[in-house]
Amino acid sequence: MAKIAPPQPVRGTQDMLGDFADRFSHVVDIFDRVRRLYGFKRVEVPVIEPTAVFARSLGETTDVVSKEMYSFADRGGDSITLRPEFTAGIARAYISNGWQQHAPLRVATHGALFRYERPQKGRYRQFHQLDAEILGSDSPLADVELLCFADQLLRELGVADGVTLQLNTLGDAESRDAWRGALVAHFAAHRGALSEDSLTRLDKNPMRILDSKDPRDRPIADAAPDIDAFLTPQAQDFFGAVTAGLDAAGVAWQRNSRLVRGLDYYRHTAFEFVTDRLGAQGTVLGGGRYDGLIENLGGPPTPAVGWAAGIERLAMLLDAPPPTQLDAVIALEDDALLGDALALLRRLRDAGYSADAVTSGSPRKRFDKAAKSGALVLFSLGTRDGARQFNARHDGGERAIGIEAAARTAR
RNA sequence: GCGACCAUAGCUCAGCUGGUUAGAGCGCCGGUUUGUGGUACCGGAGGUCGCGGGUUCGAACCCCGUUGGUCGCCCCA
Repeated sequence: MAKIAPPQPVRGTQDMLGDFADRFSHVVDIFDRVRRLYGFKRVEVPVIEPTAVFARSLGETTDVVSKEMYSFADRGGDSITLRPEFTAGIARAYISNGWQQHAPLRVATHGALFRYERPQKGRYRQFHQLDAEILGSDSPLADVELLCFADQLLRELGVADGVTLQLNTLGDAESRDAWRGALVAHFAAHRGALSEDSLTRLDKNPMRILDSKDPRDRPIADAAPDIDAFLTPQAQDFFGAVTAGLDAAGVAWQRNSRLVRGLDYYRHTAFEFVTDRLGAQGTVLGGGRYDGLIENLGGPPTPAVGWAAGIERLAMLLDAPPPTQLDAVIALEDDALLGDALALLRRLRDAGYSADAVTSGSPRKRFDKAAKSGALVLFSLGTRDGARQFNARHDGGERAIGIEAAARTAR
């Protein structure tokens, strides 16, 4: 019989088991706990949206929209897209459900996102993010709260040491447009010296030239005008209030006037928490203010701020979590006593202890296997000289004594 | 989308300038230490050398293609 070729996983997807899966869920657990401390409500939005939701909010010319989306026509002929990010879908939900009645609304979510990219370290086609948004607040305090939340999350995950907060402002629409105009003029004047990549950026996303890594671009980018000269007084005040708030709250930050965002909807505050421990994908958490987005999508004018963080990237930074400790293990040395073993397992688990039994392999090796499991208490269940033998071995610790007691009292 | 490197047992890997039946450790299965014992020892199963083609008397090894992985570019969290 011909053996069929086993299916391969879709490129850029990953199966997780054991250590990495534990780290992944640890990140999510901590996020869920910290999010409550800041009063963020859990929100769930669909994995699929009409393509227009993303095309109109992220910007038609961005790479994400123009070449990285998983879009398809459904059976009714509508263009549907697997979400490449959270913000646009949450903005859409805000409009669809009239959530302005709850403004200012603090929401948090996490889940899978999809981008058709070349996989590499910290970058997958199906990847996962944490996400936090405050919708309907134009206060710089909202930005500060969100950054405090992010900062505490990273501290509680134990990764804050290698990570720095880089902060910039893109100004309000007026400031941003003026600055953008000046940048285009500056770069156009040096067109001949720019890298090929930057020449296409000049048309599509000129601000992106600022953080180019190409050595040919660096001198030109470094000589480019700063946003500061173009900030309106209101934009300046806003940024000042954000930085003052961070200082008061004790959140360390660095001004990076070259930090820009790839998506079109950002205004005012832009930030990234960056590490050098992840190679090329060094941004672990990033976001900013997107005051114009909801109105762009046809909703009421609504100021908003948010961030997202890569769960895989955070999980990679985590120290290896301690192996999950099994409370009790049973070495079943005589199959005739299987019923006793099953009853004992049930008693232990009912009492709140994790338990497992070794019931396969040569009878003599079951004890060794059980011993290797590292459980706090090792029960052996066998028959010797026709009599049932039941023993417990443990290190005498408090929990171990409780486990043994639970096994014996319930008999 | 572009570039570099990689693909051998369930896992981690070795395999010389191309040369008999492709190896190790771990894991798995069985056995010995006739035993209250996390030890040690013996044995066994398990491989179309990612896939397809080519060169050669002969290919895991060289060439081409393909798929996947890794790391950069790009993009982004």
